[in-house]
Amino acid sequence: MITIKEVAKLAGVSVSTVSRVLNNLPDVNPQTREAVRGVIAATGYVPNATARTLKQTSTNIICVIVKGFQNQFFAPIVEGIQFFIDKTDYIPLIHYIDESADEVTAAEALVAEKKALGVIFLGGSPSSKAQSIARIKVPCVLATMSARDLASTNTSSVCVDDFAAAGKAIEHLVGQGHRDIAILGGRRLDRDLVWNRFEGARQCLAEHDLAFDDSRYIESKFSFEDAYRSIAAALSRNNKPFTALFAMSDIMAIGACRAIFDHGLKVPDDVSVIGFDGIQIGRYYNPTLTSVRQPQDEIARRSASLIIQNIKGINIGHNIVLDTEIVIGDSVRPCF
Amino acid sequence: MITIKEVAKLAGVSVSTVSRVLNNLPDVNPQTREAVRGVIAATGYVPNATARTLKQTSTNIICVIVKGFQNQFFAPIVEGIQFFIDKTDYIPLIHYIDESADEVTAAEALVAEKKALGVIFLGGSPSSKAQSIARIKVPCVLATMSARDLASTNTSSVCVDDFAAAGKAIEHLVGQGHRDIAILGGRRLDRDLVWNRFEGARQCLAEHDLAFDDSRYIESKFSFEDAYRSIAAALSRNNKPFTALFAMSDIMAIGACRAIFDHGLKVPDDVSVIGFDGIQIGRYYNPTLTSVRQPQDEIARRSASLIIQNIKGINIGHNIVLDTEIVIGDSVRPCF
DNA sequence: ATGAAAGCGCTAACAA
DNA sequence: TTGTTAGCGCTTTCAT
Repeated sequence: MITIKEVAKLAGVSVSTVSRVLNNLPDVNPQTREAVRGVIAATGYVPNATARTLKQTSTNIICVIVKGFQNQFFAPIVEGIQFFIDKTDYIPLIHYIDESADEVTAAEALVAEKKALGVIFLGGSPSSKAQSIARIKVPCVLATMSARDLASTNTSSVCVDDFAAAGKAIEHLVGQGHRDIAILGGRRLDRDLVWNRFEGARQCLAEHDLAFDDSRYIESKFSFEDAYRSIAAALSRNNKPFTALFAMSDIMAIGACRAIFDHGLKVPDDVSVIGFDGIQIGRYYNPTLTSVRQPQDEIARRSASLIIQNIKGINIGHNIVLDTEIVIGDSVRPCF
Repeated sequence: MITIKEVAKLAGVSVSTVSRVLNNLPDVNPQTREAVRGVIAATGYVPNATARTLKQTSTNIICVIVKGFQNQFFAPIVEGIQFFIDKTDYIPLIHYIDESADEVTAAEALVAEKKALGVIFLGGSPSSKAQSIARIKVPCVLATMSARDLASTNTSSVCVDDFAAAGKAIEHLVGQGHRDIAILGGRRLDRDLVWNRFEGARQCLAEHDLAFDDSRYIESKFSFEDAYRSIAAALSRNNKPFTALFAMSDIMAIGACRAIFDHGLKVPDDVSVIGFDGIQIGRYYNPTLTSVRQPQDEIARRSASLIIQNIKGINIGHNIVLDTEIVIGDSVRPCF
């Protein structure tokens, strides 16, 4: 491996001069600079980032911690965050971790080692971070989760109002005449997005004088196969227990649709389905999926800009709430 | 930040003793070991991986370079590779890069800095690596691409026979009576998987005395929207130019289906569609997608085991070719 | 404008 | 069994 030492020797200068050229510092004679650049080009020398990080007291790195490799909702947001950070002087460092790993511990290590200036979190629940996130000594932004209920003073967030968004979904179904509405979601833990979406849906139903019978809550993980199994089980218990279904993610909605088809029913003719997230596949599904869209691009843009502001000491602790909108597909039809 | 020095001081030993405890080396007095462990636990000390890497002359790291953040076909393979490597003494280091970035350069940097012992590549084309991959001085495995045509001596591969697999797809369509078959694929570059799949399809058609008219080759990128646009354009030029379509990926197949629906036609009633890859969404799509399945789990398992063998000096240059199988869905129907 | 030299936190001979 | 010490490749004062 070729090092800065050898470059220095070949260029007939000292390592510090090479370092100056490498880091575009002033106070280098233009001719010396060119000579060093020539050697670098000729040798194909690339500075060792590990050594550099070890020595450096500060960097321009912003960490992005993504929980889960296969999340179709996060993927465009991650790309967007990278895109927006790339346009600044900061450097995004994207780190994927296992669904079961602890994101705060991962962030802590990255901040210590890479001297990151800030961290953006995607995935996991805010409540799971409640205690631990205070351990991180740089600003944090929770993307797609609210930091409002966190005591931590270094944490901001960019998310939608899950409560209101779920209300919109129910409003849409009720507006089409549906009264027998089931909900497909995850485990209802307090302060969780599942909890908020559930409460938003329940209270919206209540406002329409529709009491929600808890037997209509169908629990499943956020995956195709789990949603499929849960809906298949629900249908086999009771052939057609509802005219409409609100699924807490598009992935779940699609799993549910398949279960409905396999049960010999049709979407939307027999059962209307509304999803959540507004991921790309929904526009290509058959029928096209009606969904509550979260503005992925804006979440990315605002998360990137908020963490940079926080790093500069501005807007720390800000909780940005973005609007959702219903994407109209063919998976919901009137029921009168 | 707490360092090994402070731990040593607190434990009343030297840094080397702490280092020994950290690395579970023998030759440490059990009592000393416990004392050091106590200090580590009490202080919450975590060794700095950057410093460790800088110093270490060798590691157990295997790099996995994935091109593209949103690839639904790669995602389960990446997870699988991580899973299999995790069961060994080696450590997977997964690194996602941009579609437009150069994977070999990224690998080179990682090998130099992290002292990785081997690299697994997902994505990009073998031809683009042909010259450059020789720069990497550790064993490489191309997952889902063949290294057969590469001159490089340090490169193995795990993939399917694209030529034969495409033949299977066509065979399936022809077996159902289709004779007017279009192909939806990428740009046909030599030695590329697109080229192989195209040639496999063309020659299979020829064996059935069906000449392939090149106007039936519909070119598009491997994305929903591009496939949609290409098929929509093809249909609007000529209402129903084919009875069956072979798409070179399931993503493309789904984009194509949506275009067919939006044109007022049905799948499979008006047009049969067969995809490639066998990704999860295909089983939940409507209609369920018939596809040539690549065995993702086996690709992952064999890639992991092959790179480890190569690191040990075994089976270097091996090119493993796995079988594909047709997954029968509802997107193809007989045409007689 | 340039160089010498002191580390960043850690590992690994080598000594003791 | 433990400690001392010399770096890994780089940045960054401090001199010159």
